[in-house]
Amino acid sequence: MLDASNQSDTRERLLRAATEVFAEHGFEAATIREICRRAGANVAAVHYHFGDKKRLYTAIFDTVFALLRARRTAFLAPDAPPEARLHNYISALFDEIFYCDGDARRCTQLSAIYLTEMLHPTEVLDRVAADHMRRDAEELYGIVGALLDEKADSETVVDCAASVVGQILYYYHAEAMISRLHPDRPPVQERIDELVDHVWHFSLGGIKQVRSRRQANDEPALIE
Amino acid sequence: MLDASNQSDTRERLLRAATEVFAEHGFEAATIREICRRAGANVAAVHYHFGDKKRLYTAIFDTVFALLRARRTAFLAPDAPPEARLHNYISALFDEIFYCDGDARRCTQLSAIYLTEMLHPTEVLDRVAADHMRRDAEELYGIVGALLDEKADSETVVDCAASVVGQILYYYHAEAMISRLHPDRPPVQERIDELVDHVWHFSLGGIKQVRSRRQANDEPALIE
DNA sequence: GACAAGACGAAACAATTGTTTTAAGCTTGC
DNA sequence: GCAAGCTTAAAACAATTGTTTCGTCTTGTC
Repeated sequence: MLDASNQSDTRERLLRAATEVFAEHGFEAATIREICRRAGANVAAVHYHFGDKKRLYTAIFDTVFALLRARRTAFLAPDAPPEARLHNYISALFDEIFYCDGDARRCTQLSAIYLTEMLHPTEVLDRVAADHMRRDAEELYGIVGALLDEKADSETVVDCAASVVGQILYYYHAEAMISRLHPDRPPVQERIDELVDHVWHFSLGGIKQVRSRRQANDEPALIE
Repeated sequence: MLDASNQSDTRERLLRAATEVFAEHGFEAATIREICRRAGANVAAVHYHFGDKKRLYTAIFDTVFALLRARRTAFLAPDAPPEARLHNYISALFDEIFYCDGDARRCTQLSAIYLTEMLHPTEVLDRVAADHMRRDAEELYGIVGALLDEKADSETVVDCAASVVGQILYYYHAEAMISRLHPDRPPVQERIDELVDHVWHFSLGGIKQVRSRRQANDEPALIE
């Protein structure tokens, strides 16, 4: 209203509202009118500030990627014990997806956007993969590779890394089913620390098992 | 055209086309016109045979649930070794989601529908949970409980079961990201057997680790 | 062959969507 | 005070959506 920074006031409100709505409904199901309603802006504001719906969508990633990178808990040094690095990695990923407070909320919403987009990808997902995911993957491959005593790009490493990440993403993608099968249990947000420890122990045991299987080639070791 | 079974010919084609389109786009993004185009029917046919879009959607579950139940690989007997029961369970779930051939295609598409719906649930998901998921969950809890030597409804059992299922669902929910990070690797459908074995070994090791941690209470066992 | 009932197709309906136009408001610099 | 330029608001636009109406066709029965 009064200050010169007003220049981007509605633009900023639009970005925040758009992040919310896109996170809740996905790109196609989200409507410009809903976004503008939450932003307290006119429908024409989207065209004025961003051009069209798709460019508003991509603009979100421009502004929030930097925020997400900055907030991301720094990975532990490569010379730290791989078990500790794994615990740190699992905790960081849980936080990125579920920790929902203050400014971190937009990161959580951004995570929701690309986690949703993974089911119906657009070209934006290519940027997410290249700019954001690849580095995370390399870090995890390094950790798992150290635990397996293997090269970081072997198939075994990639499969074990998938087993780790899959356990975490499950609590996001299957939340609706979990709450229906266990309506009594507290939501994920309230047991993050507990879940981090569980996934950590489970993954360490899994990796250990895979490693011993690789060494003494095939020997289920547990079956009878 | 000629025979009396024509009575439900377009109705059946509509159901098949609708399963396809809903699986690809989700409920909201799917359009009646696209469904009718693939079914070779007029847009009014949906209203005539089902009433409206939502009842067409729910009708899919009526017809395909039976098919899915029938096709589902029978679980092993409760007195079989829990390791073998776990392998069987993992293999059955992978098949349900990824095995895509002949009549099983509709099952795969139905899985795609409710896996997509888990992100934006409607009342249909309540039926999926009650009619389909609960039995699967109980089976897995029994297996994991036997491996852990715990009651089947303990929190530890549920968390370990989540770790098993999460590894499998990951290959569905994160497929778009996997193919971007590893464009060279073959698709999931071509390495199901391999993945079943990996998830099996990884899970056995994870469960073993969690069990030993539960017995000698906290003792990371692998860290330094 | 006439008729009733079920099934289908063409067209239009109302509502919603993304987008655009047009004009008004506001701030800034002179 | 006032024109210039950036920003906003109201209204309409074209396209698409789910839905409905109405007429036509086929089919089976007398």
